[in-house]
Amino acid sequence: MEKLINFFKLLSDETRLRILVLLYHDDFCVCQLAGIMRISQPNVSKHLAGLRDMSLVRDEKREQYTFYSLNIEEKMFQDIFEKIVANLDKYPVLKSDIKESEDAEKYIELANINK
Amino acid sequence: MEKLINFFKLLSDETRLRILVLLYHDDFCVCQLAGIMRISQPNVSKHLAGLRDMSLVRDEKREQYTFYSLNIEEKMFQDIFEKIVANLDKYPVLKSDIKESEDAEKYIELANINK
DNA sequence: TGACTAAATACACATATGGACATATAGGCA
DNA sequence: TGCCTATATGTCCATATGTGTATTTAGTCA
Repeated sequence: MEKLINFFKLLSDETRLRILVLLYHDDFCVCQLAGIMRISQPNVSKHLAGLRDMSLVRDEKREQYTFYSLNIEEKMFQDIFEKIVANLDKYPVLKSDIKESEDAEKYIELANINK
Repeated sequence: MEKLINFFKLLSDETRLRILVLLYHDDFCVCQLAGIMRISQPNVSKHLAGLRDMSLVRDEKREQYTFYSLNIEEKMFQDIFEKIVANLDKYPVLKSDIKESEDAEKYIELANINK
């Protein structure tokens, strides 16, 4: 029961919802998420920690970046999340995040420098 | 977006989740819910107000009691709630509430007196 | 009218939450 | 070794949240 409650707690914050929807479309590292959403790196980091604790995302180190990907373990949570992404059109914020994420490379500092 | 967030906020409290699941099985008045769940009447009342504000329940006066019933207007919210009740077996608290509610008559004060 | 009951509201308080800012940690590279 | 960079963590603060107790409101009935 506590797990279910915590799951909904995680969904009931706009920042976390935005992160989850972004990760549904692609993997991103912390600095990319911060850049896309225009919020501070510690803020992203903290929310990711919460999501990781509940096994909704997983992290993987690639080169010097920690990439996060969606990895919802519980079947029921998957099903519920599906319902959300099936209705993306209703939520302009989420849609514009996705749009912004198409050019996510630019939020990787090194990529920037190399240009 | 705010509505979606608020919906999850409502679901992310054990008391409200219990109320919703009870109302999924039957209509109850405030004092019945308080009796079944063994929590205070004002507490129930406040949570019901929140659920009513988000159009998840509706109230109807019958005799001297205000009966609440589940009435989820938004399709997407219905779908998500369905996923929860489809998994009731996982949550003993919810199941025992339902069990307790089978004898809900006794929590109506007048019914008590008449016996 | 006055008494009683169901439900809503008000107030107080302890706790949780999100975010800003500063700092720590850890890995790569000179 | 020491510097950089990416990420995590800690502290602080303002605000939100849940609950208990007391009180108010509204309807019913004598």
